[in-house]
Amino acid sequence: MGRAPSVDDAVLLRHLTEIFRQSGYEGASLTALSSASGLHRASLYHRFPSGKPGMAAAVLESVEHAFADIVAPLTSESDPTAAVEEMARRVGVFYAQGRLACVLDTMTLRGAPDDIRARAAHLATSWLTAMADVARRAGASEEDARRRARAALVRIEGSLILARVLDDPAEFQLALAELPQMLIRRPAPAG
Amino acid sequence: MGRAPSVDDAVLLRHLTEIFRQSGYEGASLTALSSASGLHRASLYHRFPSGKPGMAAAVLESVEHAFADIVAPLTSESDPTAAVEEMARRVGVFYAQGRLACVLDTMTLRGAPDDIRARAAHLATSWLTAMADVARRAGASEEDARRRARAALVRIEGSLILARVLDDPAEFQLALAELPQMLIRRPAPAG
DNA sequence: GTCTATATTTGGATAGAC
DNA sequence: GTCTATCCAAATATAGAC
Repeated sequence: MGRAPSVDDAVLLRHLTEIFRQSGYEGASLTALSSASGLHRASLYHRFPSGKPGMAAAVLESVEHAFADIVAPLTSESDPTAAVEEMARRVGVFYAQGRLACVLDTMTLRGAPDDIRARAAHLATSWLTAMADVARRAGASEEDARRRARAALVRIEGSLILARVLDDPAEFQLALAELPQMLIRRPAPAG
Repeated sequence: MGRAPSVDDAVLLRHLTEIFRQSGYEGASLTALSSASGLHRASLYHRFPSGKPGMAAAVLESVEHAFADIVAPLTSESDPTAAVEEMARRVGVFYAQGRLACVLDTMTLRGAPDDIRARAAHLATSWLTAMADVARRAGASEEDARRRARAALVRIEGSLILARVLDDPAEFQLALAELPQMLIRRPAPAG
């Protein structure tokens, strides 16, 4: 067996993800990916023989894994409200409380390869399904559950943009705080 | 006086805007800007001596004008609900019913010049103020009006991302349809 | 004002030494 | 597995003819 990698696969992916999610596919230059990861460009090509498209695909795959963990509480936690609260907490960590952009946003701009766009669409659909499932489990109808899930994703993505544009994560934090009531039917007002 | 421009300033800006909003600042190559506008690269430098940064600045300035028109009904139309409905209609046109991205999103990614980001922040703030004004005029408190305006912008931006990622403008169209009730207090339920 | 031609830099990618 | 060196294409930008 050959020499051990100087940078762990998982760590490398984290660094590459950081660049792709902030700059988009076209904006992520090999130079930026190189300096963020600490590997020279040629070394990146050794780890990803298919080049930048391969790096982007690996990044999206790692983000898929990250999201599997983010939505895991939705099925493992029996109380729907507690489940959504835990998901919201993990979403906050993933987006650095609103300081990092979403790959669904930045990696679907013009210039991104089709397979990247397809992966992004699949990722969004999976997330929507997971959120709709917990809403249905909490008593929402099929149609209402899907509507709530879409509203939640719209709000997360939109609040991330506001956070970036206004350089203020407040709207994103508010979105996270209100995720439970967006997905789970509020109890009927007393009186 | 010299030769007349082969492409009108306003038309030129429209073409440049199309590229920047779809590809972002870094992704908008001179070649793409050239072929979209019908002018060769050197001609673009004649019209914009400061190059790509100047083009991007001019694009954002033209978008500012476009938004001045989009929000105009909020002050010119006396009925708040009708005002928001007309704004929603114009927003739909500007975003081609959800098929075009928002410059607030794409032109604020890493790589964009600081003055572009500053202009984007100013544009977002102006829009928020205009929407909050109409909400307040319809009876909302200062705090509630601002909250509603932010929710409306979050929803527009988020639904545009969903439209792009899922390749389905439905969520954006729904957002537009519900803008009036998001900004204007719903009448108390009868009974 | 627009064009062709060109300079210069950056980006993506490969070869081969260690 | 990582590095230096290099190649080629694309991107930004300029010069000068028309």
